[in-house]
Amino acid sequence: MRDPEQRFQELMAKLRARAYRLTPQRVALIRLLAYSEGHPDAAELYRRLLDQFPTTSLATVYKTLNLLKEMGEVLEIEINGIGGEGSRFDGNDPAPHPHLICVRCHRIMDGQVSLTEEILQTVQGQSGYRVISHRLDFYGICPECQVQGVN
Amino acid sequence: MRDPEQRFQELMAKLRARAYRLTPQRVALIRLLAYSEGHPDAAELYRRLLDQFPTTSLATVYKTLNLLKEMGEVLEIEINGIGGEGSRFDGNDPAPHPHLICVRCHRIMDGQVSLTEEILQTVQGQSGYRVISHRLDFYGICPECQVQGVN
DNA sequence: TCCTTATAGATAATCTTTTTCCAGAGAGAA
DNA sequence: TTCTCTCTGGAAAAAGATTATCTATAAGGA
Repeated sequence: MRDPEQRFQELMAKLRARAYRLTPQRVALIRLLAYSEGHPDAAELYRRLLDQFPTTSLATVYKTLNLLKEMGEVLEIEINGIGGEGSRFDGNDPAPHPHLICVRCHRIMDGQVSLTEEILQTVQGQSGYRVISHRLDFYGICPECQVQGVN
Repeated sequence: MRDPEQRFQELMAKLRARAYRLTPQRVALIRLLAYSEGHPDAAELYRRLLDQFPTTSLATVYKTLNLLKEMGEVLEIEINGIGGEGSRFDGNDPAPHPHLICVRCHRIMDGQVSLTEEILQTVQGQSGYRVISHRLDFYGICPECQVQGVN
């Protein structure tokens, strides 16, 4: 995990560089993303934002998230297939990295492995695709659920 | 790609083994899945099913897809993050395998590489998760879009 | 054939995300 | 500081995919 404050400043700088306005709501959301330990969904971010801006709307959250997604600074983790709920977001580390998703409690952890260059080359060679990005997610049972669970 | 007819028979056998009823609609949908070259979404399957059963409803398609998903016989490929549309489904090969998704035309190809056992072990060791399954998707530009594209 | 029960079909509901519209605020220029 | 231009926030409605509900029907075994 990188330094949250550093990540926050990095995001601020990138917004400034693109001449996006640094509204208080936006700054607060960016701070939330940079400092978030877990992988919050839009509703969670919205809830936390309400503490500071009681009149904020969920649309604002989505607008900023989409902005950051387009800039490649936020990863969207879709877990719709699992619990039926919406996406989670990772604003800590913009580089593609694997996630471990608990199919029971939906906790998400960052994985530390990365795909080998060999795999990337093989895939590009086989398919002819020019690969821009990727996602690697593992589904399983997290340690805590293993302890509780009836399997 | 495996033999579609063989895959179809395999799915039929598995449904029978679990005492699910083999309704004509279900059989037709399973045949569509087993024989589908691409990665259709629910609407596409529904459209094709209408040819044979003009009164079929989309709900029926989803019900059978969910049934097969629970049985682990259909993979759901979520591309919501890309085009905003719904999931695609892969009923040819139930084992996790990578997909190449074109971010321009949304074409999906099967990748042939697989994760090394070493990567799986590393991830499990690092996280403590008991990994059940995974998904590996590559995003990029497909060969055809590379030719056309302004980039 | 009969009986039990899972399933199809129609429709409404749900849920997340996006769109629309406009007032108001951000940021540079004077 | 003030002016001006435009981007952005907020509220509400809309969109779009998926699921739930309810009932008649059909599948499959006895």
